[in-house]
Amino acid sequence: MKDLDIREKADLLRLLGHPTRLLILEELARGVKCVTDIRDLLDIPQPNVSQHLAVLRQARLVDFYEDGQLRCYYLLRPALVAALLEFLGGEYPVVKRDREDVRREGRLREQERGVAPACEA
Amino acid sequence: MKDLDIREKADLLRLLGHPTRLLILEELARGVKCVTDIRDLLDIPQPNVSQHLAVLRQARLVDFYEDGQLRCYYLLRPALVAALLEFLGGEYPVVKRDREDVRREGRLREQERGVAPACEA
DNA sequence: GGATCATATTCGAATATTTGCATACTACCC
DNA sequence: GGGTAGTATGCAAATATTCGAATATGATCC
Repeated sequence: MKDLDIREKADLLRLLGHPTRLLILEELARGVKCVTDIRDLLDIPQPNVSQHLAVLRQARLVDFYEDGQLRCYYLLRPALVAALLEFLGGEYPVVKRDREDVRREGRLREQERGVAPACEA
Repeated sequence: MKDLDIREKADLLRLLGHPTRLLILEELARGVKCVTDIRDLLDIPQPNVSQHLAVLRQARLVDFYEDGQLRCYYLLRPALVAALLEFLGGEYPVVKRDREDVRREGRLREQERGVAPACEA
């Protein structure tokens, strides 16, 4: 079961990992847009837009309602996209470590919680 | 410049979007591990582990120090992985909408900020 | 009916990714 | 030196993804 869960998460990340789809989601985060709007904003062929929207739809990230002959797309889970954009906008400092760092922390953890230090020969 | 930025973000998400790599990151979030540890935990061939670690290394997500003949891998940007796992663990409710919802919100926005409602014929 | 607009789908070619396998490398022990 | 443990790399096959082109659908207008 955990494996299935992991696969779902990986699938989500992989499908989010496409520049065009990210841009579409960013645009939809600004407001509802129809296919032609997106085509004009991103300047890519309409079938390509439809293809990416189909992927996002299958993943239940977007949906649409019809307004005349227009299909107005919107974020089906806006909080998900908001969290994604926040994640992508974050700053994540690099923390280099060596054997001594980990040994010290290992001792600390050991004292606190009785956990053995990792990766000892 | 913004396009480059988007491509980098997409690359990051795509490379995170692989079940094995996600599992490796989850394990490393629990503590430092060497290649053999990971091989045993995930039960996959060692060259495969090394390949995924190489991908994660190139993305500057992990690094290692040497301890004798072991290479002890750790998260190079632990806050990034923590944010990722939090994002993946979140609950994101579905919000269905129709033309009337958006029309109402459009009017609200229009009054507040003078913005025209989206997706009108 | 024919033309046009908005959108979706299908298909094929190009490309990228993933994996398994074989092998190479290095450090250590005897 | 030879053997072994830990790790990395190169390569080929299988698989998946992406894009463009062509085509299809359905609504609207003349």
